Amino acid sequence: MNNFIELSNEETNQLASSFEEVHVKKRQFIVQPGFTNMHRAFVIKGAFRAYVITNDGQDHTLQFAIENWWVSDFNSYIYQHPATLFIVALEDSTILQIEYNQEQELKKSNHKFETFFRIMAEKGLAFEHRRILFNLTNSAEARYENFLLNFPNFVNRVPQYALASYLGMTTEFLSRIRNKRVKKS
Amino acid sequence: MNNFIELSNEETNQLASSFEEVHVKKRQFIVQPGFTNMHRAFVIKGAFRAYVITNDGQDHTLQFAIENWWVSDFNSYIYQHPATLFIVALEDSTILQIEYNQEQELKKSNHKFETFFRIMAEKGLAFEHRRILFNLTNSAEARYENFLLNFPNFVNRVPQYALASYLGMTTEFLSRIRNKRVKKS
DNA sequence: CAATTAAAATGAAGTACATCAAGAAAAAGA
DNA sequence: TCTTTTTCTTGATGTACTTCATTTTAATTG
Repeated sequence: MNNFIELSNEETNQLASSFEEVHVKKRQFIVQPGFTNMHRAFVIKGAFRAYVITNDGQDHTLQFAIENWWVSDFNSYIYQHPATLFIVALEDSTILQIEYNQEQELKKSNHKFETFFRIMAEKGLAFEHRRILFNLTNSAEARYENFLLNFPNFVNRVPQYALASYLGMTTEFLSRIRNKRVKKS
Repeated sequence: MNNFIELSNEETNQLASSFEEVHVKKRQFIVQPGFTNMHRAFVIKGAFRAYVITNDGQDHTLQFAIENWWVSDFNSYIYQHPATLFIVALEDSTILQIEYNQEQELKKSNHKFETFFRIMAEKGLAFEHRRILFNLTNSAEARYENFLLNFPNFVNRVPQYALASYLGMTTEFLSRIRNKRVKKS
């Protein structure tokens, strides 16, 4: 957090006491459709996947999160209405979570915290802009190559079918792309 | 702006004086690749399109903006590095624009302004999350139907090829979707 | 309003991907 | 360590969408 704003000791304590450490077992859900997402989570250990299941049973991944990433059903969280996403732990994990109302308090009480969350939202938005453009302009294979390049840490920690659904293709097709690559090299 | 925060007269004046009214002719660019996007623009009249052109000459639309929408190359603006997008006026238009440094000043000087830009970024991020999920989970035809439903005001004001490239399909394919619809009804 | 240019429509052919089905490999649980 | 479940692989087939080429329609400009 000190990358974005500089905090006094007192502020650091205030912040720390707003977050709660929670342990989550593999395959456990921290968000489910129908329930409002009451917390924003920061991953300090482990990995998560945020995804939807459509009416016809298809599974699509919106986001992965490993150490030092935030994860939530952001629409559910900021509007405080029922979630549409599942968020599940891919490994035994530990998160720091802040409750919605506490976050509002923090932001209201101190300009610095407001700034922090503003910057975080802006960076998130810029990131998603890049993602949308990349998805519009590239083939399935190029999207995979790009993911390898930009997120090498994620690749070995997320199941292939989940990565495929994040990249907008089927697990079968991603399998073929991968095997083609292996043979090439 | 008063939807998000409540401003005193003085604050309203401060805000107003930070923005500059600019008239833009149809086909005129307000952002071009290679140049840093120095302003964030709020459309008070007219329409804009933000798009990239890839190496192979293909054109992909990231965003449209009409009255009451903001538009910028957000990555270029917040990081103050060269733009990758073109932003062009689709009609003779009028915008209110704020310069990057002025925006920083506003946010620094007054917690309320910080809050305003934080909320705007959050809503933008939530919007893009919905968009990404929708694009992942729906066919070309469903994406078009959804656009009609959610953005009826845009449909008649943006060229078909631009809408097609926003929705991730070719202009020919969108043409076929539209004509199929017409015949049905 | 005539001439030019840009945008949209339409047909025919091609391709990047999905779907389905079955088996192999890997991971989880007992 | 054996069994069960989950994930990945591979082939065959199908389809949603693209590409290319041409004509029609609409918008822009002199």
